[in-house]
This record gives sequence, C-alpha cells and structure tokens, in this order.
Amino acid sequence: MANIRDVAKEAGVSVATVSRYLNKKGYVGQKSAAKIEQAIQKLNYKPSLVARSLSTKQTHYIGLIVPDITNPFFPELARAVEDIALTYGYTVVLCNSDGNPEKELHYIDTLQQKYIAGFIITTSSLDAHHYENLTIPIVALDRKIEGPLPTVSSQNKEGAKVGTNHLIERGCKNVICLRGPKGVGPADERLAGFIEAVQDTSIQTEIIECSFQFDVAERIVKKALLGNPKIDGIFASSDVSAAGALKAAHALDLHVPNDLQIIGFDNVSLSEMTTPGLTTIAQDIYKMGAVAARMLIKTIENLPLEEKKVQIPVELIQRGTTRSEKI
Amino acid sequence: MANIRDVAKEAGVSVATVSRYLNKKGYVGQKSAAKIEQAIQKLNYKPSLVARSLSTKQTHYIGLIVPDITNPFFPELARAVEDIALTYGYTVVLCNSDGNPEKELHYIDTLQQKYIAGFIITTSSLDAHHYENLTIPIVALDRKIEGPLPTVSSQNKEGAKVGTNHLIERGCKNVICLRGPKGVGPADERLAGFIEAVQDTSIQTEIIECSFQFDVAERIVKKALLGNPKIDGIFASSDVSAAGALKAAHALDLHVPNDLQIIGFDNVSLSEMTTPGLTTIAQDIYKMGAVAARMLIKTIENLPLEEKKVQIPVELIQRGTTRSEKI
DNA sequence: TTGAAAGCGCTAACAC
DNA sequence: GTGTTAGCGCTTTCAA
Repeated sequence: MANIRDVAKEAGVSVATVSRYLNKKGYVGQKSAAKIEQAIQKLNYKPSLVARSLSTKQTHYIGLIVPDITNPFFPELARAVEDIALTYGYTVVLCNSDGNPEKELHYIDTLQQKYIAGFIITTSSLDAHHYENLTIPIVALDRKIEGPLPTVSSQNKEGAKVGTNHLIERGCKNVICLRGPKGVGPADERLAGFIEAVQDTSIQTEIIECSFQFDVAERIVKKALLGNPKIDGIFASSDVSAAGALKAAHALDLHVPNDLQIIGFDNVSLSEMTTPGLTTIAQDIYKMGAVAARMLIKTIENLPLEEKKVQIPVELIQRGTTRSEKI
Repeated sequence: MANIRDVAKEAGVSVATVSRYLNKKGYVGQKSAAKIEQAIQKLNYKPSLVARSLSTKQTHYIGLIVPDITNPFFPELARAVEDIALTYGYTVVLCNSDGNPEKELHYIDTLQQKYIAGFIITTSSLDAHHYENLTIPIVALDRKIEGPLPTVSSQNKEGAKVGTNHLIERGCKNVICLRGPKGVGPADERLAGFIEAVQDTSIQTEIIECSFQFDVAERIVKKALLGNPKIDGIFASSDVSAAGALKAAHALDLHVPNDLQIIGFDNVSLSEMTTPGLTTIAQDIYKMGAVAARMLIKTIENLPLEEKKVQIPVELIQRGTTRSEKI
C-alpha cells in the first residue's frame, strides 16, 4: 500500500502539501493539486485512517449500544442509524449490552481506547452521571436520561393513552395492562399513559409486569385469562408481548377481537404478520434512529443542535386485534 | 489521558519495558512488573489502541456484512457473531449491503483503510475473485463462495428434502415451492432439495420465485391459491415467506393445516409467533454465526483451521402448519 | 503557496 | 532483563 510519502514523491511535492490537498485545508496551488491527483490515481493511494486518527484523536466510528439486537425493535433502529452514518462517512459498531451495566461499561471503555467518536445509547443501565462524565458525545435513544444529554424518544405516554382509549371506546370493561419491565423508561411512561386513560372510568384493570419476550408474555397472559375469564381487553406495551397475548388467546380458543381485544405498541414488522394483524401504536422507529444518528454526528462535528430533546409522534394503526367500530 | 511514556516515567522504567509488560512479550522482571502495574493503576492508564494499530497494522474490528439487518434471520446471526467477538476481544462493525455490490465494495474499501481485521460476509453480490484478491481474512456465512474461502453454511438441500417429504408424507398432492431469489446460494440449494424430493413422485408442483419478504410472499401466494384451488401444500424457502403464505391462507379462509399445509425454513423466532406456529426446517442460526466468528478470528490470528468448509445440520421442527400425523 | 520537522502513542529490533 | 530508538502514516505548526 502506497503511503502519503510515496504520493508526495511521485507528485514532486511535500507530504504537507499532499495532506492539505487531501483535507482541503490551507492553500494548494493548481499545478500541485493536479500532480497530486495524478499521483493518487497512479498509486491507487488510500489514506490510512488509523494514522489519521492517531494524529487527530478522532475516528469515524460510532457505537450503537442496544440491549439485544435480537429484539425486533432494534434491527429497525440499527438500520436507520447505519444508513445515516453511512451517508456522513461513519460506520457503526454494534454492542449488545443485555441491559448489563458491566457489559455496557466494558464497551464504553474499550471503544474509547479506540477513539470512538460517539455513542448512541438505547439503554440506561448506568446512572446518568456515568454518561455525563464521559468526554465523548452521546445521545440517548428511546430512553430518557435526565440531564443535559441529547435525547430522542417517542410519545410513549400519549400513545398509551390513545391506545387504551381505543380499547375503551370499543367496549372493553376488564382490561389488563401488560407493562414492560419496571425502571425501563418507555415501559414506565406507557404505564403512566394507561393509568391516566383508565382513571375516572369504571373499567376494571389489572397491571402485570411482563418482559418484552414473546414466550413469557404468552405464558403470563394465558394464566391471567384463565384466572379471570371476564378480561376483554389487553393493552400490551410492545408488539412482541401483544403477539404473545394473541397466541395465548388462540390457545384458549378466544376469538380476537370479538371475545378479547388486544393492542400493541411499536409497529414492528411482526405486527402485520400475525393473524389477525396487531392493532398497535406505531412508533416511527426508522425516524427515531435517523434523528438520533444525525444529532450524534452533529455534536461530534461541533455543529449546533436545534433541539436537544426531540419527541417523535406516534400514531394508532388499526389492524385486526380490535373491533373496527366503536361501540 | 496518560500515555505509555507517563507510565514508564512513573514506574522508573523504559517504555519498551512497559510495552513488553502490556503485551506479555519478552522478559520483564518481577520488580519492574510490580512497579509498572502500580503506575498503571495510579494513572488509570489505558493503552491507545489506535496507536497500537498503527504499529501493528492490525485492529480488533471485524466487519459483518449482511444484506439487511431488518430481515429476521440476520439479527440472530449478528448476535452470535458479536458474542463470540466479544469473548475474543473483537468488536463488530455492522454493514448493510442491501445486496448492492457497490455498497459492499465501499465497505470493504473504507474498512480496509481502517485496518479492519477481517470480514464475515453473508452475501455474495461480488464475484468470488473479488474476495480472493483481498489480503485480509474473510469467511463466507450462509453463502457458498466457490474457491478456497472458509465457509459455513447449513444443509440447505438436505433440509429442503426433509421438509418436502414431510409435506408428501402428510398427503399433499399439489404443492407449490416458494423459492427464494435466483442466484442466492441457499435459495438455489433449497430449490434443488425440493426438486429432488418431488421427482419420481406423482405430486403436482409449481415453482414460484419469491423474495424473502412477508408482503410479497403474501401477495404471491394469495394469487396462486386463487388461481389453483387444488393446492394443498407450500414449501417456503424461508419462515418469513411461510408466514406470508399463512396469512394469505387465512385471508382466503383456508384452514391450516387441514386444507393447506405449510412448511418454512430457518426457525427464526417469528415461526413460533404465528398461529398456528410454523412447522419449519430449523437452522442453528446462532451456531452458524458463532462458528463463522471463531473461524474468522482463528484465521486472523494465524491459527490453523480444522475445516475450511463447515456445514451445520438442520432439523425439522413440527409446529402447527402441518398435520401431526402421517397419512 | 509550500516544505521541514515535530508530534500522535505504540511496537520491536537491536544493543547492552 | 532492560533501554534506545527508529519506525507506523498521518496532521500541523512554523518558517520560508
């Protein structure tokens, strides 16, 4: 591989001039530029990004920390982040934290040793001050971290209210809320929305904690349904749990939506694959990822951020797990 | 941030000794080691991996090129790769190629400028010789690339045969094969398996090309079913297309598995989320990713490979889209 | 507009 | 066992 010195020699100029040319910084004469360009072509020269990084102490890597890429929500996010990163010349490093603070810390540590440019964090196993003490840019995605960190999230509470009302309007009297894990921001917010929607009504409710996993949702819902046959509505705080609930209903020969109505949250692609398709509160997952990526890159490049806290709107998408008509 | 010179000074030794200590290479006396260790603690020293890379021309990054992380097969793969990478001290760079040769080439190019250690490639938009000309290690995953490249794949053909026979044994007389895109290795192999299973039988068959996308599978199958009401079996070459087929069947009020039996391929988590759950040919996706990652890391580290071409066994998993009993 | 040269922080050959 | 020192390939001051 040719290096900058080879190019300089070939072009008959100094390495400094080549460097300036490469970075479009400082003056480079017409003739020099032309000769350098030629030399680059001839030698098929590609700058060593590692050497550059050593000088500048900057890379074009961004770290994406997710709990588990296997959870259908995150691939769509990752896709968006990667797309945007690519257009700005960054590449993304994938980190599965499993919600484990040590793993997360490990990644943050070792990637900093590699001069990673910044992180997008979709999990907050660590305390806020951990992040604030870092010297490199971070944006929090789908997890509100209090403090000054830039943040992008969805209208979780609002969405949950809309979803719950949708159930109520369609005649549900006994609804269970499959809340996500305690302490997980969006899960807490969605629960809050559910509660707001349901208070001051005569609806019977039950709140059950349930991880965002299909099989545990299925199991829990089956048990709940068996325990209380009057249940006629389920507000699930993710599509995966909604799908689990749907499966449980089928196993018990309940007709959805006639006997039981279900609403999910997220609008991951799974939600149209079930039969019937899941009515759900759609997040614009791609947009969330894209916005977060742009915010991160801006702060890496010291550009001003219009907003530090952005909320992406949600929208109800009606499919087959709720009745088509209000009652 | 402290650097190696600071540590050397603090410990009263030379940088070379510190370097030897760090890399456990060459001799370092007991006392020196102790002093160095102390200095490292005191200064909270972390070596700059970038500087190290510039010297060694090696990083601990591995690139994972997938067509689209959003396709449910790949997150599981990515997860496995990442897990293994982590245990060996590597981190993974995620690249979505969209099956686009230019994008793939772009990644390969720019990541080489970053001294990436190797690639796992789950797509072969490029000609085999493209890869062979590269100087850095590559392993092909789920895509056979002819030539000397290390490769891990599934028993696609065998699996397809088993799956098709499963359908035949359960009485299917008119089966359509939803083959994946032409030219995609596993899709071609699965088709070959289907054909082998079906030849010399009196089964009526139809082969339809269909991308691995839910909605196109749904559309295609609906049309096929409408066009030929005698169809009683579908061999889908991925779970996603099987799910699409199932949805189409439901839309036409066909009972699965009584009127129509469906079998998928992959055993992604989606396959247990539909109702009924998909009977499918299970690949051990995690294992595929893990084996590929280990192979890559071995070749990066110049360790010998026991096998250059490994095939992971598949296994039929019966769920609800085929009849429980043979006929 | 250009070049010389001093870093960036580490590794490794070589000498002691 | 340990230290000196010349790279690795680039950026960036400073002087010309």
